[in-house]
Amino acid sequence: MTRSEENYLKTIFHLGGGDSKSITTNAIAEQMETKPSSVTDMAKKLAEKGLVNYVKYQGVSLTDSGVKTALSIIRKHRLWEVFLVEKLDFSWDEVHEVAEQLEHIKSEKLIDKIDELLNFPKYDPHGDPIPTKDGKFQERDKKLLSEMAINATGVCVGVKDSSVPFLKFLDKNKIALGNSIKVLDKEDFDNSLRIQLEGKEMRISHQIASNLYVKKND
Amino acid sequence: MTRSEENYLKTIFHLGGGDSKSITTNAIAEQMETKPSSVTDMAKKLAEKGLVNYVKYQGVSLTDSGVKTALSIIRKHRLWEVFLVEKLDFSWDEVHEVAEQLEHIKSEKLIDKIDELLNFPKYDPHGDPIPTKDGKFQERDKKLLSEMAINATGVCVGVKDSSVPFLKFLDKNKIALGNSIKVLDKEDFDNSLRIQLEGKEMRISHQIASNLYVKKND
DNA sequence: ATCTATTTTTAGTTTTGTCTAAATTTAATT
DNA sequence: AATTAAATTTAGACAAAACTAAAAATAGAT
Repeated sequence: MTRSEENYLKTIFHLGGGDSKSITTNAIAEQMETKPSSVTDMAKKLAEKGLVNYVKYQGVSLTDSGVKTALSIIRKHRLWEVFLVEKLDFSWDEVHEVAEQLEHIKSEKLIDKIDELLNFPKYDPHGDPIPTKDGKFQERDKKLLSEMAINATGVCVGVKDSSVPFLKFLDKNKIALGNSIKVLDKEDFDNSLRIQLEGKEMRISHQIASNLYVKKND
Repeated sequence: MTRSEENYLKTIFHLGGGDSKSITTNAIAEQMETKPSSVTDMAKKLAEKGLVNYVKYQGVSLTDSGVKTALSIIRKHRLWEVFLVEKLDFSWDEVHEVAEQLEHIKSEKLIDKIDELLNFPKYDPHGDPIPTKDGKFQERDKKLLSEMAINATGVCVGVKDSSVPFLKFLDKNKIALGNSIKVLDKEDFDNSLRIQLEGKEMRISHQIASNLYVKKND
């Protein structure tokens, strides 16, 4: 399994190709900043190896084996992210790039020991779930803040956009995972929200609210 | 700097090419389990980049820039080895292979943080010195056990052969770095030694003694 | 149902790092 | 000094992963 093959599988999974949904070569190319013709080549190679289903002009989806491989890479990526934040004091906007490299290290023992050192975390620094060793992947029950009703309360548990600028924005405004949130009011005009964050009242734009995940209180 | 280039520089350094000594393409090829013709190709490329001095038919040596790069890779390799042993309970015979991968991760911040986490260790698990961030590389004053005089005492500080079988042999015989050693007697016939290791008397073969480094007591 | 516009694939190149086989240079021996 | 053996380089080829440009297939619109 080459690094490039691993990156393709990961990308196809992230685009939804794990649910036997067909992903177009164009979509993959765009996501990976490469050309569709390169994707076609790789699709053939991965199909040859039994990792994807590929039908000409129809796109690709992951086989069971492909899903398993993709999940193991995602598991490594997210565990390394936790490691960088928890053990080495990286900030959550710095971890992605380094984890992109670390995820390709080949040693089952290494990643299992890292998992143990971190006390088997369930979520990465951006709130994304970490697949278990045996490939179980459990999405949390969460909602975009922008979709919550007035007066509903919850806890901030993740980000949809995990780009550096967005993460830095959240830091600057002291919005962090684990914070309690209550929706006070919604502005029809620009869809901005008035919220209470850890008791403090503040106003946030629709763009922010539609990129923050909240776990609703029951 | 590609992974392959890094591996060449590291190998040339280990073969002594850091002291403006010329290393033959054959020696490099043998060490790296590749072919001399491949080494020639890479020698040209590295010379092009100013990392080695290469004269046709004469071999290669590292430039200052090449030494600096080699040391930074060796630094990473050895720090990762310490990390694996100290933080993840790897045994000293398991670390090399994984460190060969980790040494190529590109992030200055990552390795500096690992260094800090480990409290700036000076030696790796096999007793080899860890270059500092600014490229200082200090060999310890050490001697092969086989070269010590009768009645001399010291501390076991390193191994010359760091192959898995030798390291496992040492484990099995409870010989570890940090152990105190006194040479009791030398057998002329087979060059075996009687030694006192941490107070316990034992006999070891010449082959073992000529692969164990000792720091003599003053 | 036909015609475009778009998407996707094919064919042919490129780069990196490797290899084999042949040619060349150096070193060793007489 | 000539000859041979060994080491080294050159030339040509290959595989992986990418690209460009051209060809083919699909989908959308009338």
